[in-house]
This record gives sequence, C-alpha cells and structure tokens, in this order.
Amino acid sequence: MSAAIEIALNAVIVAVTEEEPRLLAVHAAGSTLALPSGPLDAERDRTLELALGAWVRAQTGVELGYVEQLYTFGNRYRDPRERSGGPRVLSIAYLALVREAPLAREAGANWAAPVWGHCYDFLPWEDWRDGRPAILEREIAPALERWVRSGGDRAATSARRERADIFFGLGGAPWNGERVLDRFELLYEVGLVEESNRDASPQSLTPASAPGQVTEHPNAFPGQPPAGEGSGRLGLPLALDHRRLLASALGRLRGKLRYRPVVFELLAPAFTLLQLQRTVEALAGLRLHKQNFRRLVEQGGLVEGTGKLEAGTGGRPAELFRFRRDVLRERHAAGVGLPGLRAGG
Amino acid sequence: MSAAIEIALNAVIVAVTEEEPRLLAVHAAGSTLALPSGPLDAERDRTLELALGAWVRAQTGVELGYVEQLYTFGNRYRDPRERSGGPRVLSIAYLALVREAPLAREAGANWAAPVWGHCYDFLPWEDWRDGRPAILEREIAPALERWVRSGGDRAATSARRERADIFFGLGGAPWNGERVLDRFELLYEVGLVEESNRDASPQSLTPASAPGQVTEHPNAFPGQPPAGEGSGRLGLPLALDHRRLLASALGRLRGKLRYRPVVFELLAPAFTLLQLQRTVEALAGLRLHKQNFRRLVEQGGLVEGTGKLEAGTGGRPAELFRFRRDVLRERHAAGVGLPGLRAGG
DNA sequence: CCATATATTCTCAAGGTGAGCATAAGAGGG
DNA sequence: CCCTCTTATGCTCACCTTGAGAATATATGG
Repeated sequence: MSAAIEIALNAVIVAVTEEEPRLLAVHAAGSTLALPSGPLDAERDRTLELALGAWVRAQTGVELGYVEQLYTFGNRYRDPRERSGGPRVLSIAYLALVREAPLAREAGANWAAPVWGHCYDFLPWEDWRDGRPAILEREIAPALERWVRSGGDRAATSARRERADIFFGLGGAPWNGERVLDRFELLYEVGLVEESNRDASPQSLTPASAPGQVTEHPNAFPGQPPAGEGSGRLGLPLALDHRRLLASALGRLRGKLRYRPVVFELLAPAFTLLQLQRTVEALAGLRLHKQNFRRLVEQGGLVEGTGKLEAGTGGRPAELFRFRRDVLRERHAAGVGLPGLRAGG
Repeated sequence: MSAAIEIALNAVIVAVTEEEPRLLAVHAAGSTLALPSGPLDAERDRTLELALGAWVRAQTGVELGYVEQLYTFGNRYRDPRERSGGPRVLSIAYLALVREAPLAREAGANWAAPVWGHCYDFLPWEDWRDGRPAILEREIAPALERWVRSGGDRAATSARRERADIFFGLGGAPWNGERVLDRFELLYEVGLVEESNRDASPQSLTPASAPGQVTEHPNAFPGQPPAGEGSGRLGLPLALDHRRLLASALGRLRGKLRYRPVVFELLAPAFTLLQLQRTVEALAGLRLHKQNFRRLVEQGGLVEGTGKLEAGTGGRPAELFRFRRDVLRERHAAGVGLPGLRAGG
C-alpha cells in the first residue's frame, strides 16, 4: 500500500471587534502564533466540519458558527516534518466567522493559550481605511522596484513590473482589495516576509507557470524564495504557512461580502447602520460612502428597523436594525454594498 | 495511530463542442459512467494537480490545461466501500477545462474506455437555451409540489415551498443559473434522482441545518433520502456522488464566467464572436442578446480582431477574433457578459 | 439659544444594461 | 443584374445603478 497520509484541519477564525478585524490564534512553539488546527481522526470524526469544530473547541473554547471550506493544500514538504520522516500531510483550510466573546481562560482548560490577534498586524499593507498604508511607500514599493529591476532581460522585467503594479496598485493601477493572496505570495517570492527564509526546499515545487495560463491557486508555496532581498520583516509572521491561509481567507471573505450577507455573522443581533458599515469597512480595508452604503443596505432589503434607538453617542441617536434572515430564503440574497468592484479581477 | 486515510482525486473535465457542453467520463463497473479519478500516491506525487493530471492522462489520454480545485469531501461513508472495511476516503474534486480533441483510442492504451458525454444529459433541467425545459413542468414541478404538501405542519411546508421555488424558479421566482448544486441536492433529498436510492445510510449525516444559518457547501451527501417519491429517473446517473461533483463544477463554472475570462480555455485560438457567444450560452444554459454580448466583450477589451474572416456560412462572413491574453495582466480582467445576475444570490 | 456631532433624506450627473432598429456583406435563385 | 435570405455589425434610447455631495433632523453640552 501507499505511505500513510495525515489530514490536518486548519481554521482561520475571524471576528470584528471595535471596528478591527481579529484573528483567533494559539501560541505555538516559541513565540510565534499558529492557527487552531488538528488532525482528522478517520475513525472518530464523521465529517470534516465536526472534527474542525472539536479541535477549535478544545484549543480555544470557541464555538464555531458560520464555517466555509477554503482550500486543500497538498504539496509535498508543505509541512517541514515531512523532511524528517513524518507522514505526508494534507491540509484543509476553513474560514469561520464568529462574534468575539471574551476568551474564558479559567477552568482547567487544556487550551493552547488562545489569543485574539489583529488581522492587519499580519498583513499591514491590506488596511487602506486611513488611506494608502505607509508601509507600501516606505518598504514594499522600493523593494518591489529593486526586484523588478533585477529581473534580467526585458521580458522578465516587464512581467515582474506588471505583477507588482497590478497586485499592489502601483504605477497608476487601481487597488483590488480581493487580491490578498496574490499579494502575499508575491511578497513571499520576493523574500519580503519572514516565511520566505524558513525553508529553502531541495527542489522547487513551483510549477513552471506557463505564460497566460490561468492558475487559480498556485498551490506552490513553499517554492524557492530567491534568497535575495531582505530578511523578512513585513508584518507579524505565523507558524508554517498559516499566514498564507489567512491571506487566502481574507481575500475570500472580501469577495464574499459583495454577494452574500455574511457580515451579519459578525454582528450582534441589533446594530446601527454605522456599526454595520464599520464592520464591512474593517474587513474590506476601505472607507465607504455613508449615504450610499445605507441606500444599498436598506433597499436591498437586508435589514429591518427595530423601533429602538441607540443610547447617547453625542449626536442624533441612530436607529437599531436587525438582519432580515428571510432574505436568505428570498429572491437574491445579495451582499452588502462594496464600491468600485463592478467586475472584480 | 489513527486508521489509514486514502485521498481520491476526481476531475470534472468540461469541453464545449458543437455548442454543447461535454463531460469527459470513463466506463465504470456495469453501464454507469464515472469521472476520471484515482488515489494520491503519498510517496510519488509531489502535488495534487500533478497526480490528477497523471490519472487523467492514464485513463483517458487527455492532457489537462486549466485546472481549478473545487472542494474536498470527507464525510464518512461517502465511499460505500468504507462500510465493508475499506479505508476512509477523502475526495478532492477538480474542475478542468479543455478543448475537445477526438479521443485517440488506438495504441495499446490501458485507458478505461473514455467517452465524451453531454453535460445536460446528466442535468437536463439546467439547459434553458430553448426556453424553460419541459422536464421542469412535466416531472420536477409536480413532484416537488407533492413533496412540499407532504411537509407536515405549516412551518415545514412553507420552508419546503420556499426552497423549491427559489432553487427551481417556481412560483414566480427567477431562475438562478448558478444554483446547480442546490438544485441537485434538493432533487437528491426529495428522491428524484437515482443516487437517492443507492445507499440508505445507517445514520443521517445531514447536519441539522440551523434555520437561517448559511451553510455554504452542505457536504451532507449522502444524507437520508426520505425514501418516498419516485424511484429516481431524472437524468442519467453517474457513479458514486460524481453527479454531484458535476453539479458543483457547473455551478462554479457559471459563476466564474462572469468575472474571469475562462471561456477562452474552451475555444480555438481564433473564433468568431458568435462562436464565443454560443460557448458561453452552452455553459450558462441561457440565450443571450447578441448585440449586447458583442458590446461587452469588445469594450471589455477581451478580444482583438485578426483581420481574417470566416469562410462561407450562408451569410455575411464574420471576423475572426483572438483572446487578448494581456488582459490577464491588466486592470480588471473581467469575465464575459452574463445578464441579469447583477447581484447573484 | 448656540455650537457640535451624528443620523437620515434627497438630488443629480455619469455610466452601465436591456432591448430593439438599421445597415452591411456574403450566398443563391430567377 | 436584381431580389431574397442569412448572418454580421453598428447605433439609439429608456431605465437602472452608482458615486458624490447638499440639505435637513435630532441628540448633547455649553
């Protein structure tokens, strides 16, 4: 028979508290953080989702609500233990949305020291709510420029420039909030994140990307970091390839916001329209036009007013709304308004 | 250690020939067809995509181009062999797009008798190009109506009616071409497809769907077919849960058409705009407005004219176009125009 | 009452979409 | 050569959505 295979289940668990998107992580070896994860038990676990939920509960005490499968990663040596005789590990990544509750640390919990981190600490270039992030000008753009120039011949240089411009909105190209994974993988390839320097694999697993061929999920990580450039300093790292999973999840979530009413998984049952907007903005990493946002949400039939008003906030009090769960069963069930992304690439 | 796990790789391989979407299948035991598939070899296969490509090549001789991961299914007893002591099998499904070439059957090929089937033979209710399919009026609507009425109390009946109406565009609801998987799973649940009767599982694997909770991929197949209704007659069946994979792939493909230029993977390098339109229509299962389709494709910058014209087709000859591969590297890289789906639910 | 702060409503221009008319350019029959 | 049929291509127009911002409403604190 063939060699043993192990299935690892990973959860990217996102909440939004105080207008900040947060990631549930656990302390791994050393000081680095890791996503909650654990192996599938082929005999005990009836479904993948149940197994994932059990691991998350055991490691963090958090109960998952909305869960969505993201991607299955299966490249050899993705898990470094494979190099030292460990089994081949396939990793199935999930995105989960929860309302953040204080982590009950008490009890004789054998929890792995869970913490809520800030998503944008790990991917600081993704937060454009206060305008173009400084790290883009100061660090990323110059480093990418050096990388582009060292491309070799004319064709290679121009291909590099195109990628850098389109993914990071440089050279006049517009910023596309959903290309989170593209951006992270480019930074990895260029050697600008810590993960690049972790493992120089003996053979490159990067499939020769045929020009013009659409490769949806390059699934080619860890590839061969060119071992040039910096020593990896952009953003906080996570264990293994977990930061890539976070990037994948954030991109998926940003896309989903537009066509499914998923934000409400993150909100309290009653909320003001501004709170709703701030939550969307936190995830999208963008500021939205307030009046137009209201218009979309209201005439989209996504919410209904409860007669109640919010207590004093120093201005006119806002009405509290609730999510109309009916829309899930209705005609369109669209998402909440996101701008500019008419035909997102 | 835990029990052995096997990884099965399945490919839903789609081509469009003569304006008909086609599915590459192989003859399985008996007369049923199956998707090309094979197990991952943990020692040999470096990546999942390479392993998949190798299996498809071995079983059909077809070389894959565009490949996209769809979903990983891991419910216990999804593979009936697990009941008789077989290992737990996880199934990773892929969508692949190819240009159909005649299947070279000669040579000492150990190919598993590959054939190109018609997608809509398996999912006949999905083809609306000649108007609302007759099978909907004649078979599906009445059967769903019986199912709705047998729902029990008022709440259950109304929940059933909503699902039936929204998924199948009954009772005045609009048809949503992307809900292919929803529709197939409803037919399965109601017992209208052959697969429903194959295995009555000892325990229901269907997770109790909390009302209002968004379950993206119910991954709950095989659940407990209510063992009522017909004996399964709608459309041609496929082996195991392969027809569900096809449904999943078709839904994903229809969605993708709108925002990524994937159609061109299915076309010859040079094509007329009508050929392009017919290919999109074949996949979308809809007729499109000719002039508007041209407008979108052309001003979207997706194609460029080669000066050449097509030979005599009984009318004014059409110009031949080619795909502008540049757009993949460009601003938006949107898809080809699909109507009515402004905010697809 | 005033300034300030936030909420809510309304208007308007620009651009995209759905539908259909009009014209161009081939083939074939008389 | 003219007429008809067929398909391709170009253009118009009404309607809707979107982006942007002005104007108005209702609270709090002096």
